[in-house]
Amino acid sequence: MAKNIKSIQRREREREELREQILSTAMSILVSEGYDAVTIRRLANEIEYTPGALYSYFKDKDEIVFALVVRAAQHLNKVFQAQESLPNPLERLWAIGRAYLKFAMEHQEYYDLLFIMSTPIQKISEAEFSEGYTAFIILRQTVGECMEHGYLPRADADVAAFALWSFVHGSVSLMIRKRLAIIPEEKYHDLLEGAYNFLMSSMMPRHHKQSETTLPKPFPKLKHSQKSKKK
Amino acid sequence: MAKNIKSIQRREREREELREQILSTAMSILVSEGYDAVTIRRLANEIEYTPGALYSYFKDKDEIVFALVVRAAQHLNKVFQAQESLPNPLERLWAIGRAYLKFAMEHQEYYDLLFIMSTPIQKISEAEFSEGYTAFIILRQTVGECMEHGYLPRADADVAAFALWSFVHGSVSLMIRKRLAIIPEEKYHDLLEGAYNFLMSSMMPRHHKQSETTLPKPFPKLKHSQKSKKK
DNA sequence: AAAAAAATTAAACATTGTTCAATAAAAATT
DNA sequence: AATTTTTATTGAACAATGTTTAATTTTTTT
Repeated sequence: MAKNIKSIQRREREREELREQILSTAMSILVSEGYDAVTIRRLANEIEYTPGALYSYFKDKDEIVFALVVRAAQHLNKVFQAQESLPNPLERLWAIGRAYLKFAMEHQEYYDLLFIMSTPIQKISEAEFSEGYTAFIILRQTVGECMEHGYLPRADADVAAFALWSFVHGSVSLMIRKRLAIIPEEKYHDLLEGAYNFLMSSMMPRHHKQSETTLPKPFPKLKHSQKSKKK
Repeated sequence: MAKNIKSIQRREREREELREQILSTAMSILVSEGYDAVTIRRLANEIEYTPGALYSYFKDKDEIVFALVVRAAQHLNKVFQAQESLPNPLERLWAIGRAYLKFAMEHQEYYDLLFIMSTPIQKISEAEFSEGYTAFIILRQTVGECMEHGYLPRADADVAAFALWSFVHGSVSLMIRKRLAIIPEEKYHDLLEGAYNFLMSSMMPRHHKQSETTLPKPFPKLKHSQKSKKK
């Protein structure tokens, strides 16, 4: 008898399910216990297989982590796309920035993975990673429209988008990686809020600030602050 | 006979010398081969001791790494202090920002250690780390003076300094941690230069740009880009 | 010269990610 | 239905990491 297609399909489906289970387990551990807890043996335990088994589902750990990065990126993209309905580009720019800050502070582990950690970086540059560009493209588009409307000085859209991205990324990076010991932690929320308004208003002096209801207040407590080996 | 003070002094001096040798070796490996190459066994090899011996000079690896962080901070502080002679606060602000970018791109390993990596973070928050504040204090002071002269909108100096720091930190972080795959690498220098001018000029529209001779061009090649386990 | 103190080593431990021959399970073939 | 082939999984090992500790060597003091 020739190959049983039904069997093959079922096998592939089951493989896909296990792959998914590995990833969702990894996501769950990442969020609840931090990156250092996401270990091959730990994952194997949780899915009730042996460590070696994972290697028939993923080439190596980086491939697992990269899959998490993709998910984090998709998450962020949804957040960004939700702002695209705003017709006024200036409003949209403010909203995008706030959404970015909110995403970063509410999902610090994803954010870290996505924009700070170096582990899965080879893949990011090598493999196609279109998910990683979506948010930037939306930002650049919005920045361009702001220029057309005179809300921002005319300049290369890549450059201006990079400048604004750098600012929000810098803010949350310094917080997530705890480089603000000089400032008392209870001021962090006002600091982020204040810096955002200050910089954005300074750049666009003609135009009023947006409502301030978007940012979560207070920020979620920073978790697993003990020993982290993230580089 | 009572304790031989000369001997004790010599011993302490020799201990201090070996400590210093460990740190300078670590610095050298860090710069030439990247953080992942800075390993206890590697250090032991280079100073021709056994791995365990290092533990009578440093409590653990974090203590070594933290010592490197302190040195990196001192390096940055010197760079900042060199700008303090500029009498005009606006000029000083521009100069400080450029010096920061230059430091980051010319000493990416130090920068990473100082502001991105999470390894020695416990110490940074726990121990006194006055070296870590100096640069920020200079920035804040300059920002304050800029406000007094009307170069910047009046606001909380902490907030404004944090905003500007966030921007430059974000820029170099995205580069160092390679999150700009969407942009061709040969544009990086212009991107950094352009974003800096764009943002700074936008915030201070009345005032002209500074000379552009400070930033190195082109940036040093990114090293050891293979597999890095930095988190 | 002997005793005490300090420094260093050697060897182990626990934890990582990873590989691979052996085995078990499932599917295809006769 | 029994056998062969293919696939999946295990178990055990490997190399590399940081770290600890008893034993040993070296240095200092008595």
